[in-house]
Amino acid sequence: MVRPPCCEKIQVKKGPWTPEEDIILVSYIQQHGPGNWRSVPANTGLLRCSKSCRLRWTNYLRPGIKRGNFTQPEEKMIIHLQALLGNRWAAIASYLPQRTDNDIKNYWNTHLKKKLLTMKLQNGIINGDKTNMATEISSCNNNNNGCNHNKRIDNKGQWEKKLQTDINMAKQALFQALSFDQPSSLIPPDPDSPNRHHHSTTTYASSTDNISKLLQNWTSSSTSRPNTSSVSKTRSSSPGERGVFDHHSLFSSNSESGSVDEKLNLMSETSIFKGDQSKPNIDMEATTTTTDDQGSLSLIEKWLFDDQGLAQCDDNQEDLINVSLEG
DNA sequence: AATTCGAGCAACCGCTCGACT
DNA sequence: AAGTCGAGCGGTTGCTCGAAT
Repeated sequence: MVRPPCCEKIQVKKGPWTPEEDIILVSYIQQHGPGNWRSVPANTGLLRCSKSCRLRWTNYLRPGIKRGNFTQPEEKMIIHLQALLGNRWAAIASYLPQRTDNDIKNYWNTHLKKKLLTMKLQNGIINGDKTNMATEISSCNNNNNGCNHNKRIDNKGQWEKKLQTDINMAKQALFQALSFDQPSSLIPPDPDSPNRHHHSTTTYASSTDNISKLLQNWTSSSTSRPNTSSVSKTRSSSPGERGVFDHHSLFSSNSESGSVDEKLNLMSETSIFKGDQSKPNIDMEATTTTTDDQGSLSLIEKWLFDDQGLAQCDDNQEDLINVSLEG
């Protein structure tokens, strides 16, 4: 049976979102909380499908998203996790709460894959290990998680058992993993990293700034929009609302007293969106992930424990590369 | 100055999963 | 148990923009 497309609306809009659409979406989520995406287009009048709304929110509008250059710890974390979990970007993203799965996926595809391949090639040349290079390249170009994935499935029972006995250790591992990311702000972005546009942060900031301006105009000029500002500053009292956040104040004063990112991060720490389905609380994650994720925790734990000295040691970077490209 | 090329990213598409009836 | 529906995920596409020619 062929499933009908999710968007049966005849005139569903596609392509980039406009600031106006963003405002409408943000405003709606302010009042109703994320979720129930099916009802979003219907209730907001947006000519977008529910998927598109959800994607826009989770990848772009959701507070707490960190954009811009990936730090070295983040990079290593991604490489580790990719080697462990394969291309399960959502699972990987759950360990990097400020990054979206889409961002990580893009970063992997555009930067890390290439970087790892280059380094691996260099290693191959240095080691005279040219015979395996072709297969390594092809395995890298192919979906390199195939073996891992199958293995994962085969060992699912083991994973589950292990997790059940190791849940506390897994939590600890997650804590470690997050601690691993703590000093990220102190570590400058990789100067070799292309980041050609240099716009990830700035573009987003300017984009949100635009939204901010629009929101300002919109909220100040439109008193007919009930509760937008007041709702945004008060805790939800209606049972249907998961909560609200002060998006207006969040975006409206980013010029002098702090970056949007800082504010977003602050919001992410304090807001109800901590419980957003798309970005589960890490502690919750440790106890509620799927069995596959759970199974990976012990390994991650081990790996991260092993990794204590790895971050400082260039030699170990080779191991990292090898692990990432094997598989 | 105009054109081509390639990198990066936002968004779409199709599939799977889980909840519900 | 089977079917339906909504949500989420991963792969892929296509647009934008800077670099190279």
